Amino acid sequence: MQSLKIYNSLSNKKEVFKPIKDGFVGMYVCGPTVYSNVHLGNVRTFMSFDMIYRYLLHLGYKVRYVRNITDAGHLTDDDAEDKISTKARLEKLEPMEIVQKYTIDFHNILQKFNNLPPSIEPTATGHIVEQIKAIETIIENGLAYEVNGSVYFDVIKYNKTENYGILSKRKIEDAIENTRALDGQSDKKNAQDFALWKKAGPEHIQRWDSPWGVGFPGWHLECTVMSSKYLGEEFDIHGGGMDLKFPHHECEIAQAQACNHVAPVKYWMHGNMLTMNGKKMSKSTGNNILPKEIFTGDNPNITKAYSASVARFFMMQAHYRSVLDFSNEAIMAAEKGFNRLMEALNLLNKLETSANSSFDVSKWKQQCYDALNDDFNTPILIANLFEAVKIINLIHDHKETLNEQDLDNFKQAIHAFVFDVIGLENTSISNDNSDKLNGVVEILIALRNQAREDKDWNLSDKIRDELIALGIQLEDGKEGTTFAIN
RNA sequence: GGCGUCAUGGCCGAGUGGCUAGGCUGGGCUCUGCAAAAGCUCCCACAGCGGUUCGAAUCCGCUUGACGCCUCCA
Repeated sequence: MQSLKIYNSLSNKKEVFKPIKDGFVGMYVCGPTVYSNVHLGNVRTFMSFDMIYRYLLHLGYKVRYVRNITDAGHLTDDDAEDKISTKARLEKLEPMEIVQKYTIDFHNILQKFNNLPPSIEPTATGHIVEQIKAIETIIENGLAYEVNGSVYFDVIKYNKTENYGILSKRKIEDAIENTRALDGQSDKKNAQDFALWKKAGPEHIQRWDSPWGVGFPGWHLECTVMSSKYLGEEFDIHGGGMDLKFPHHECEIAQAQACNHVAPVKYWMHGNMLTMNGKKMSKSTGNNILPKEIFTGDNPNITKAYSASVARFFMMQAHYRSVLDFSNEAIMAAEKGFNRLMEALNLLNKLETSANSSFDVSKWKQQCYDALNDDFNTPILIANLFEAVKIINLIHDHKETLNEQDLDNFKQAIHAFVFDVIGLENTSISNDNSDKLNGVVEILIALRNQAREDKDWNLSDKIRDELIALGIQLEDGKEGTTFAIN
């Protein structure tokens, strides 16, 4: 088996990946809060972890991939209404209608981007009982306190024996010194404390009974509870966006330690942000682009529509831990590269074999694995794929050769990397189109070829130009004319 | 203000103490009736200033700039 290295946010180092249980991987990724449509930035994170999931599967691991849906509203600030309630009021819907609507949107969009579904997709509201139980345990362990029907985690006390800041590399002392002057309405003992349970005011729509009265759970708790329920108190990989590192993931560690007295996660992984105009995409600031706008081209930041696969390819050209800036120019360049890759893949199926091989497939293949094994370096993998594109074209021109066994190996590897691991879909070219359309175009090609033989350039150019206007590109090659549909 | 990350050729975007990333664009060539498409090929960059080193874009320091987190956020 290949030796995989993963960058662990806990140590800030690349570490050799060794699962807790041989051959099995438990992976938890923080899912979305479903109060609005997912934007492209959200999609990037889930796509990154989809690639990671796919590669682990490709390596032969049995992976349990858990990704939650946050369907309980959380506070925007200390005494305001939560986001799901706000949205419910605005759209005149039940909170659970909001949740349902945007959960479906989330699933649809991720499916369009060819993301595999997780093994388990638990919801926060489906685990209220477990959350209450966890709070009771934390109180029993002396690390939480109740005030006025709300329960808070005692960060200062926790930090005396444990390290609050172990993940984000913050020092709690700094945090205390730099606390902004708050309004003073909070029930918390310290500003650093965070809510495990929050009392629900009369206007609060989502509410549950608890030992502390009617309320709702704190945001960080659901992930602690659901990850340990489905993956155990200690599991291999926990992922999420960089912006969740603090406070969310830091709090998860603290809660898990307070409940189970163990560090919950062996490898913490954080995907970086997708920016637009140099700034983070964000639901709250409005600096974002929706997937459906990518598909239709209906957004001021782009000049045309792009397919989901092109967007996926665009993102896979950057490393998941790097900031990636979205622009029309960048995705347009990606589209051209993507099309070239797909053209070569189509050509791959038509290659002829030779007695000998002039190209070392095994070496090339290992280079691809080396890239992925180095913390899932998809940009390097893609660079290698373009090396393969070149080889494919040269074989087609009889300037390189592969024997039958090597060609099989080559095909298999390319398909595995392109489709299984990176998760692209071949949306291009004529094989997808109906026989009838193919037949019609073949007739036109034959007519044009006759016109060309007759040197009737007016007619032959007219056929060519009118087809291109429809998005059908005729390609004159040595072995006759073929066509591609854009 | 605190903590952290990053600064690469026209654009996007990898990487390494000494040997070509890759994509897009642009130049050249092949193919073509002309084109287009496609293919081949060329274009050697690493913010600034110091330092370590035989050698640094890659390590260290400072400066400048950008971004992220510190408040819901993927």
